[in-house]
Amino acid sequence: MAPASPSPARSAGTPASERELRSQGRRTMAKLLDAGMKVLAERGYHAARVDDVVRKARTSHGTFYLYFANKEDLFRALAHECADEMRALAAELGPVTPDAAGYDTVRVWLARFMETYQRYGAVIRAWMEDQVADSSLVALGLDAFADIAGALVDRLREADATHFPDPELAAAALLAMVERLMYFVTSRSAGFDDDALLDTVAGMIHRGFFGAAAT
Amino acid sequence: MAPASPSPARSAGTPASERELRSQGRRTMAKLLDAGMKVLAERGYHAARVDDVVRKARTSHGTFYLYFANKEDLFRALAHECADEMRALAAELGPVTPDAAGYDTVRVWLARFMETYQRYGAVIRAWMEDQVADSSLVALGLDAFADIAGALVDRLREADATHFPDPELAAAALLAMVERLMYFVTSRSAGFDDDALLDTVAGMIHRGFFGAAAT
Amino acid sequence: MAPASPSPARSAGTPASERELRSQGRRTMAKLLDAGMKVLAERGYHAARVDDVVRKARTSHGTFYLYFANKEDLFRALAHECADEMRALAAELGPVTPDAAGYDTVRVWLARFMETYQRYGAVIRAWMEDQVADSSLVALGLDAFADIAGALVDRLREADATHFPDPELAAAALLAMVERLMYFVTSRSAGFDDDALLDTVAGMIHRGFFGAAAT
Amino acid sequence: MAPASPSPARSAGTPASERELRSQGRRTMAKLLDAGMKVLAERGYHAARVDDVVRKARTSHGTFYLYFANKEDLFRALAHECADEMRALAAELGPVTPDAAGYDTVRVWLARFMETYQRYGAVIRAWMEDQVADSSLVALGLDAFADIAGALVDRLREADATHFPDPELAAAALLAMVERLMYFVTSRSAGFDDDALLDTVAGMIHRGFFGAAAT
DNA sequence: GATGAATGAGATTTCATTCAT
DNA sequence: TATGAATGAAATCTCATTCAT
Repeated sequence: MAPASPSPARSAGTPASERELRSQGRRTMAKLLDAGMKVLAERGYHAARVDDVVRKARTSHGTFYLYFANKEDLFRALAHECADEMRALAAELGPVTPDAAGYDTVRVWLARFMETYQRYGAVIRAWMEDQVADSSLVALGLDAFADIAGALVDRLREADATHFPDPELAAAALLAMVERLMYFVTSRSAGFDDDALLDTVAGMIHRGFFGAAAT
Repeated sequence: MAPASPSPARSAGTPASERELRSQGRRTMAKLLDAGMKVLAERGYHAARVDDVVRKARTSHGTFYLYFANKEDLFRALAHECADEMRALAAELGPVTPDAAGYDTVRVWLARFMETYQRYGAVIRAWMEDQVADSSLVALGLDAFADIAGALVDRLREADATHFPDPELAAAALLAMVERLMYFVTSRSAGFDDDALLDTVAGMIHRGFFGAAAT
Repeated sequence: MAPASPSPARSAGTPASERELRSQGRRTMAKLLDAGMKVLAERGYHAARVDDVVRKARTSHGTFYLYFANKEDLFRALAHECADEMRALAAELGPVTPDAAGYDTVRVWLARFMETYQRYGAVIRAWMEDQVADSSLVALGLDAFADIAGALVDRLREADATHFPDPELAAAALLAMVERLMYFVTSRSAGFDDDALLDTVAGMIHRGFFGAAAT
Repeated sequence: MAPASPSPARSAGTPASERELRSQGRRTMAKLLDAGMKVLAERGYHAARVDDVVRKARTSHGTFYLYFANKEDLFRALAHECADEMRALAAELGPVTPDAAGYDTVRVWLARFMETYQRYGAVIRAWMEDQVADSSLVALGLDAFADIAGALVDRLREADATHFPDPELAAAALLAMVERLMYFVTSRSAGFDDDALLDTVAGMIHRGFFGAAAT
């Protein structure tokens, strides 16, 4: 459940970034980031209140501002974590062959996407819904998406998926579809069985987008 | 004391559609709905302020509450408008044949979807992001989506699109994809040419989902 | 139920008082006064809204301001009606003899008080609770009460009710007691039977305050 | 994540008595209750504004809502204080003998009543005027009154006050009278000397209600 | 005479942020 | 480091009063 990359909470807000944190401080910061992510997921970007975060982290308002300059600063930190994850994700997608191995590639990658979405879905949605004020953060999100879309374009080109004449658009469509499906699956735990769904969607993508014959 | 008049005549002060409106009143209500839709689109559900709406509608706070009980009531009205549109949309999708006529069917329907999205996209997103408190409204949104998904399932079944073994999931994926693409196209005026995009996406769907050969 | 005095709505607000009213106008004004009294009774002076009044009178805000300068103006009119009634009440209390005739006197007068309270209780309470801003109206209320208290003092003196050495205070106490009892009886329809209660209270007063032996 | 601490610790942001208060917090809460009581006394239940309360307490709107969920919540707190006082009052009334000791009993009790009224009169009136929305609060008030009335009935029965055949009604009348008199004395500083008034009223009650001979 | 519509000042309530301990 | 308390700007909502038809 914890992402692979150790996420060292890089530029995590003026107050905290100006000091070196000891182990207790790091623990508190982690609690806040964690709580922030949960609140974001539960209430969305605009409805998330600092009070929710500190309550969930079992700490106080005062403490929050010891680690983050303001509410947006917390989001910034989460967004950077998320962008790292997504860049890693983009790098992980290998060539998609038309055979069973290609299917597996898609299947594995999709599972990784889902894992990431489970933790960072709320950030991703905030980006997608364009509700972030800070333009440098918007750019961060766009870049992260462009990375993945680029990887998909490369793989589609390699696969010579001829029945989609415009690989850029096909990649965008594929990404759009996957993002929304993951959203439904993770947010509304819609009774779907995760594994079965991954099977089916991987198949759909393998055949429908990469042009493989039935597995 | 005046037993003659039998009508309830709840009169002004009562919020919404509980009273009869004259032409001026209807005009004002329309202005508010219009402004509400725009503000929702610009700022999203949670960030939308009544102040924005009344400023855009060139009227006063007091007037707003003459027509709507509160902010959510305005959203409710817009949601009902939108649900009507979506039900209509579901009804409009005819059989998708593998020939050029089938492509046209998809193309035309997609254009209608886009039109609807241009007006009601913000409501649709509020629904999708599940940030609406009122559960009856959430249900309204789910029903509207289920209608469209159902229509898609029917068409996929007819078309005997064998390379997607699970039509329900395929329909959901298709809808997810279309919704997100429309979102990108309409919200971020992303430099795409609308017509060209419709052409390409219609083709993608026709071939990729309905299994038609290249047009 | 309609008070004896014809209550010609004397200084009933600038707008209306500046014009002669025809029969329709008089009817509308009566409707508003009536509704005003009811709303005052139901919600109290401060919580009474113009909207309640016009709704109850089945008329419009515009019409209200055709007859009254403002909300307080309506209260002024009602207060004058009430003051008239109370002055009349003060004049009606005859000598209280220690015999059955004296009991009857008290009983009849109490019934009249109750009748008045049924219509004007809310005004009386607004006066008592000192929530009226307009000082001339406060004075009106004080005068009305002083009238009744004065009449009671006279009757107590006549009756030579020696076990109350201070007739002024005894009169005040008597009035206080009667007012509150009437309040309970009329507002919370407290299951008491009106007639029985009048019997008992009249007896209590006759013996307890006027010193009569048991009837 | 921090499983050690078992306490709920709902922390700041939660309105009223749901969190533990430190000495400063308790002081502020007391200031607000005090100010609330004063404003209630000055302006009455409906006209009391939060703004008045916080101005009088020399604090801010934000602070108010740190301690009370809303205006009614403040009233609720005051009402509970008052109900406690009144129950205590009911318990304090001992047997009323016909001699000088009985007079003293009445006199002392009356003085206590007056003290209570000086602090809680406004709450008592809000109850009496039945303008409170919350029905559980109304019940609280009715119970408190019933307690006192019950105590009075007991004492009247003991005293065998035969010239009042209905002790329940006599108790109600007595309570009504005392409440109103206290109201006049405490609200309109009506030039009466408190001590003199207590003397006289105690005498009136002792003789008039409990049937004692002249002291 | 009568009415529906509009207005804006004022009241309540929320919440990000700062402060003192 | 941590925290409870305080703050005030901004948002929501109400309602007496005015206006145009």
